[in-house]
Amino acid sequence: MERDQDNRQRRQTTMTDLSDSYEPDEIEPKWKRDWFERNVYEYEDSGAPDYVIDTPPPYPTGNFHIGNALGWCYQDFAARYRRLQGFDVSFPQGWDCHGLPTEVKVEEKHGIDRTEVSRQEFREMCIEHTEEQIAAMKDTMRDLGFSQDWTQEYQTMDPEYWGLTQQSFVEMAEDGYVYRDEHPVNWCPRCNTAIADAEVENEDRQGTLYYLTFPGVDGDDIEIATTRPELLAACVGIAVDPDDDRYDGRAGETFEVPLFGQEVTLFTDDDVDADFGSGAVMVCTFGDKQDVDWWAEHGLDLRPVFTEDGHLSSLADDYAGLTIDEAKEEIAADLEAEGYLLDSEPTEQSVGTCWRCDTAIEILSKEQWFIEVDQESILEKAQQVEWIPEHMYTRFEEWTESMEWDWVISRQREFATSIPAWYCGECDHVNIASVDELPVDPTEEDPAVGSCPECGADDWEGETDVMDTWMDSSISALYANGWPDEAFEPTQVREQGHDIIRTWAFYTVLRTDALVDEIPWEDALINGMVMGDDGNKMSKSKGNFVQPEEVLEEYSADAFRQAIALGGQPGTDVQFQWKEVKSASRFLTKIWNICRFTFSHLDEDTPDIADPEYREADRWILSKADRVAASVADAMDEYRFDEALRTIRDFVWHDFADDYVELVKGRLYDGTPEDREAAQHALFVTVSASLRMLAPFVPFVTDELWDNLPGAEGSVHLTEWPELGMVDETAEQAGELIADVASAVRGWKSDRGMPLNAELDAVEVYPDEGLPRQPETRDLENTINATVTIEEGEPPAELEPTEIEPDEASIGQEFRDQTGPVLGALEDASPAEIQQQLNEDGEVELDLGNEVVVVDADWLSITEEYNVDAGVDAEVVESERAIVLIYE
RNA sequence: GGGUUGGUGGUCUAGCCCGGUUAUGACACCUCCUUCACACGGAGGAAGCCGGCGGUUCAAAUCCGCCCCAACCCA
Repeated sequence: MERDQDNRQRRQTTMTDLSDSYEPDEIEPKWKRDWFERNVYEYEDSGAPDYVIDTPPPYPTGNFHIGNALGWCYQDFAARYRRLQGFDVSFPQGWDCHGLPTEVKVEEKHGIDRTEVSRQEFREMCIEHTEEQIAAMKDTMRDLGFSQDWTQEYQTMDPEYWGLTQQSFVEMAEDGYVYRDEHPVNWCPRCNTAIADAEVENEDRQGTLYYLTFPGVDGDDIEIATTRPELLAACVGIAVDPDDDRYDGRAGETFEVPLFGQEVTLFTDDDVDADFGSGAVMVCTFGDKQDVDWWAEHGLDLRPVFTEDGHLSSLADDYAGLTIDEAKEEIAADLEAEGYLLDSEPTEQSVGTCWRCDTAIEILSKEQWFIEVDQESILEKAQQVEWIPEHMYTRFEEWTESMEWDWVISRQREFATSIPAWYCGECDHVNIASVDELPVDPTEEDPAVGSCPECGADDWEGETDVMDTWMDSSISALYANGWPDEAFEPTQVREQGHDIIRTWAFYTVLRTDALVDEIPWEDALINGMVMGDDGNKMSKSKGNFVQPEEVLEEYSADAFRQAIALGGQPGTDVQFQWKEVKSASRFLTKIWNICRFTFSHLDEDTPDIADPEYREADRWILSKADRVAASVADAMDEYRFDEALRTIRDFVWHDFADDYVELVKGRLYDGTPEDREAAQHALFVTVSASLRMLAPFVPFVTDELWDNLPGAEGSVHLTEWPELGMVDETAEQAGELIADVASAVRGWKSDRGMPLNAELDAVEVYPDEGLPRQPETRDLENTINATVTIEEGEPPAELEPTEIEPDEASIGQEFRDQTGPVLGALEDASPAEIQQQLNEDGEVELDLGNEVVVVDADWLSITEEYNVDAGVDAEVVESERAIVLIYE
């Protein structure tokens, strides 16, 4: 008792200043500031291998949503883990600034149209707006504890960056990837710009299918079906299936297009769907991509009837100037009035729409800049990338193989990287900038070349088209690794959602291949989508929409991060669940309390204890911690964050807190100095290792605890992954036996409503076969409050075989199709009988009815249970590893 | 229409690649326990035809085929 007092006194003096309760609201902002001010995560070249993350620069919407948070959590887990593994981690953060949504927002905000101010002025407004958006998102990122190196922050709207975008364009032009041509492109009439295939989405919409008569010029009329009468003026042919009997021998006949009068010819093509409508389809320039194919293949005329802003052109005669929708209505009405309309019916149709504004796109033939898509070369590179999960490569492959057109990179917008080219006013020569004059805005400056190399004129007109923003973002991997100043090495990882494989991933592979003939990243870690708590896609109208800020408000970043990690393995969709956040939050309280207890028993000298006299329990927990560190590292290497975190949590909570800490309490409070020191040292080592393993997932709480861990210095995030070198099989067996007995006695007391520290007269332990016969018992004695004897002989109770457990793998291999009957016979036989046979003959004969088989002793294991001897005044408890006799 | 992924106690999830324990854990639920880090704790309990049907095998949640359902991607 006196010693107890002493120890408590001692605790008072060495007690650290960990507060009684875990308060994330105080801890998290504090460390957030600290990391930022000290640039804790700044990349430094120490000579160790690099781990470079090609962080996808997000679009500055101003809102860092939960889906973003998922991706950044994964990146941050990886970044923090690799730092602990000794890599020089580079985790930059960029912003993909250019683009249409910002232009639209700025127009709204200032109440202007972009054409009302100069390009320069408009761009300034966009930049200002973008900076505000970035600031908001950055706040959320920091609140969530992401460890980007903010000294490497970049914005694609900085001239320093977009100058490189231009350089990448120039280099690709020099290598022949870039060309300018008139070609059909997807055109968004609302945004007034060309867009790439990847930016077109297909939507099912309700339309009307019109059946029209085209009068034959020299023969019979023909009936065609179309959903788009407004395209009649653009009609340049009629196609039918060559196998369609209805049109046998009619190919080559000429017909007159109703209302517009141009004559078109009937031709056959395999791609016509004879079952649709009348089986005859009008070919227009252009209704859809199919039209483009037929137009090119059959050498048809070009009759562009739509204007860039979605109206009908002068080719449409009386209908010129109408919008597409107006024209559809009027033309349909006139067709009916003139007797050309035979019938109409509602129909489902798939319409290509602009992914930014949802407007139906048109196909226009325009002079545009293109980048050649070399499918084979891109796939060859993509195959060298490790896709996680693997099947995400399939998506990439399918998309790549389905590419029909080259990549249109020119956009008719303002807030974007200029295409660095000029046209000669005299001879139309196109001059592309040279690398040393970049960055350049060709609408503001003339080319360095001076006069036109073709005709000597001095009359340049700058290209007003700008580049697709993917041109900016698809060099992020190159940028992250120092291109063009340094020879490019692939970055280690790109993390992104599977929804942008066909864009971001695709363009990045394409560009890295074209520019440096390399893969952009070694690993492509693809995340799923975040679903709402009810399993549905998050949407504001469904009421299942959650913002990261709300989770921080109610719980903490450390809890949120765990919930994300445990939501599922990377690649699968993650259902956001409040209950997961809640249980994560409990774990934080638990680890806090574990440390509060542990630290109170440690002091500044603990880490320096030389040659601690470890007891078995100490060696057991240290050995276990060692193995856990190794298996967690394996999981982290494979980006299995769920498995990694589960493993650590389980170890910390159950092995360490429930079992080990309980076992050593006696020694800590009431042990010899040597015994106490050994326990203190083991506590220190285990907590230290645990905090480091947890650090990637819960960076705030671990840094706070690390800061209070005696003898620990600096940030936990700048330490090393634990490698204890303490694996010790014997100690593990003994430790597990002791923990097992302790937990059995605890359970027994609990069942009887006894306090867990209730005193017992004595406990006798009979370990199972093969377990150490001489484990140390003093920790156990303290824990269960009884004297413990490990007995070597048979317990004073009758042993009865109760169950025969056959080794099915061996018996199956031996008996093949007789396995069923053999197992059945074993089950039917009495365990005592089998036991007897084994004792006498070393094998078991079984009568299967039609034959007798012999089962080897090795194939069987017999479970025996003790019956208390009437003469023994003890309770018998069977634990997993021992028979325990309890004397009250 | 084509492709991909998934379907495991009430809910979410691990295990499946590499077939053979009593199918993992969390949350919720029930019972008991305030014992000197923690009741945001501890001890225990109930709860599963592993989507359906076939096949392979001595043996299938696991491998194969078909079907149903869901999500996503592409036509």
